[in-house]
Amino acid sequence: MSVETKFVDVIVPLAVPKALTYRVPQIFIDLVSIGQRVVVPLGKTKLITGIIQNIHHIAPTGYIAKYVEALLDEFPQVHHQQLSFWKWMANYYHCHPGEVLNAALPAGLKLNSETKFILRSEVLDQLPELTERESDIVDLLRLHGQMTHDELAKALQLKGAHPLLKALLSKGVIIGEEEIIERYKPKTIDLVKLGPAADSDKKLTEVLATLEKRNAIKQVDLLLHYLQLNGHDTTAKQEVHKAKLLETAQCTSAVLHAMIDKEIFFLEKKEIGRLNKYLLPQAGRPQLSDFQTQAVEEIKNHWQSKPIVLFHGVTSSGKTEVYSQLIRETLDCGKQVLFLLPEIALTTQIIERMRRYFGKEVGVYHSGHSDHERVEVWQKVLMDQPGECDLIVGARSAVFLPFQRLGLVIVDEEHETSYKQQDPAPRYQGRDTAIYLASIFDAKVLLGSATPSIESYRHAQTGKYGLVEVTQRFGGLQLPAVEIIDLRPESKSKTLQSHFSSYLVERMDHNLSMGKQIILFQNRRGYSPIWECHHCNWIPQCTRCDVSLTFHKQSNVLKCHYCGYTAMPMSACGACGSNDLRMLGFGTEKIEDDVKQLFPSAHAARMDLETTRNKSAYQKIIADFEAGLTQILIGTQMITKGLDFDNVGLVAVLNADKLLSYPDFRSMERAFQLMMQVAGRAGRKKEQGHVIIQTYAPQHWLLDLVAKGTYQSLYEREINERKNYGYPPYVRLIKITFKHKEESQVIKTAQAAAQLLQPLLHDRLLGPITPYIARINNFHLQQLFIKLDRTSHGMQMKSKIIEDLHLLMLDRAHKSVRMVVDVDPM
DNA sequence: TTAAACTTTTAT
DNA sequence: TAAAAGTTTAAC
Repeated sequence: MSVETKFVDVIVPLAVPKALTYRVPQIFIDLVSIGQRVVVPLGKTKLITGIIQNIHHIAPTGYIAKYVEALLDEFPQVHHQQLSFWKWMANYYHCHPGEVLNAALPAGLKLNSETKFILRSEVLDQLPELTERESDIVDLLRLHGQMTHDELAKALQLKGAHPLLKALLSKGVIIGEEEIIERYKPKTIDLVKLGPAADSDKKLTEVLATLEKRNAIKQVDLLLHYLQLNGHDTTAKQEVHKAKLLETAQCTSAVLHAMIDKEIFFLEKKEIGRLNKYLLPQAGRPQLSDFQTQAVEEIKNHWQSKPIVLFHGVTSSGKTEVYSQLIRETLDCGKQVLFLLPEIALTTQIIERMRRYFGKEVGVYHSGHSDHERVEVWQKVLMDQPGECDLIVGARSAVFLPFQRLGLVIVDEEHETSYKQQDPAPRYQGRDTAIYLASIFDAKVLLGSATPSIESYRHAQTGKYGLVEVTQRFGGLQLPAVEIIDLRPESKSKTLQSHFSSYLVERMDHNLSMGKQIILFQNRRGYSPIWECHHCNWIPQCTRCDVSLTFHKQSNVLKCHYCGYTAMPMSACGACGSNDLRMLGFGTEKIEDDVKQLFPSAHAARMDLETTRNKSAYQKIIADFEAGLTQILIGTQMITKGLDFDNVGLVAVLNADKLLSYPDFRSMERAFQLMMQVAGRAGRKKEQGHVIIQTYAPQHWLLDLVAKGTYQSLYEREINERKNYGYPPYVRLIKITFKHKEESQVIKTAQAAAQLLQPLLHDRLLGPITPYIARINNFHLQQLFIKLDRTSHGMQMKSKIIEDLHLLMLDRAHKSVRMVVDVDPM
């Protein structure tokens, strides 16, 4: 045994600026290693789980290190590659290591301590003076032994019992005990086995005879069914599941338990994985077309010299098959593959395809799965048995999985803004972090998109990334014909039927009569249904945020999308008292109503946040549309992601205008991407699809580009703008947001910050700006935008600026103003 | 994040 | 003047 003193630096899942140092007790000295989870005391009362980041012999100065309380793992839960990835992320996105830890570990691996209160036996005979409530607690604890705060509060029907517990603690009647709760439990099933009363043929015969004599029909029946299931053998190794047995014997568990009491049976728990239920019948991967084979070859060629390749393929060019081929080849080399998708694309078809192609090799990791399932995928990757979970299909959080031999990272739909985490910290970009992750492993990266982000395409243009472009749709399919429809004439002559031009109605009619399906797209942004007073134009506002409340028909409430505040729809105007309130704007609900009026015989379904709150509802809408049960699908952004339908003849964007007027330097890029994605849903098999875009601004240059489908022109236009006005990819953008309850205070602080940075940045500083939504949850907001070089000098500047700002915030003049740093905001 | 320590407001 | 409510700070 060693006699040295060891210290460990532990990352705790809190917003503390660095790892905390603890002393390792002798018993753990030879057991600790980097990446293990430990329980450590924090503050005066808490125990908390953290991860060992570092082991050393240097006693800290200035304080006395506390001892590690417990060592949870025999083996590390993360490898050094993950730790260095975390470190990079905390540094690049300017957040605390604990915040990265929080994002990285599935909740099941993070242990929470919860105080359990118990009575002190020493004082039970001579309790001090207690109030009525206090003695209620003592009674409850006598009954239950130990209880948490929440359990006590619930039992007493109180909102909080803290003052009472505090009093009892100080009177010495109770003590609090910290207990670490492990939340992940492996799933088990009960197996039924023969007990000592029936474990031989002879005993079995006797038992049967006895039961028959007693006329225990049910029990005899159960025993016979059991024997049938396990193959008529007392020693049979065939497993009999309790649920299965009860079901086949049509019998209740009471009968079984009676027999367990007689020792005829006993139960045994067996651990089973949760992932097997996803196994699908295997299917061979389809033969690649010439174009696809060529793309695979080109990609691999680029990889000889450049680790990152951008794969620009029009919608329906068969990207998935190209991915599959490259995945297969990487897996065959004994490497792992990470396949990232935007979250909303993950509930659907592409996963099923991957499961059919790769079976047990696939692990799916995203928020749609229960946390238990996520822990199982994590453990599978950690244990690293070749052939199991070597291919991870997941959302951005999958970058944190404990890979060790990553060979390929694919980021599909790489332009998607949903790769960026908005809140809470770390505000990381899934695509960008995946690229860094790949560099740790020397892995190849493939970015795929039909409409690449300007940033990625620029890298491809400058030669930093390899570029492979496929302009052919799979099977020689034609690109859809796009038509721009001017809404103004019909609007002027008041012949517009709700939001449907007569041309659109006519084409919808035509498609329906041909047995074709239709997709109607309505951008959510700016088209939420709101109430407005017809007299004075008053609109109900959120009391905590500077936004209008939106009307939700299904639940009949007015709701704030920012803070969740809800109010009942009012019958009178809040300003003038008029009763003439009308619905303004049109959400998908309104469109659904209109469609039912215009096409009463067609089946329409609506897909948006409201109707797809649970997974099965979402899948039913998709399945019904695929099966042709619905002819018209109305939806927001989510219908554009990762869905392929065979029979869609017409896709319509009901109003493109809000897309074109959004005040953001990326608005044109996004509008183009969105409309191209929507358009890509049209046309399959042999026929050309048809896309109608309705607008009040038909002359807009972007619509012209969408109609022509020319990404190149968009890129050239945009890249020039970015260069002229100094936006990404030419600079690295940092957004600083200040928040405070008092508007005057937040303005004062933002101005002080701007003044501080002005001499350093000059025209590379924008703001203070009052954001479009100036108040959220009663916090007033002010923003600064900082533009830095995309060089190491820029990175140094970034650190210095943020350091300076943190110093400024320590000043009494800015106390209680909160500052949020967002690197590469989207 | 959490809870103790500290400060300010409110009710008696 | 004490209790309640709100705010700040440190955590190894």
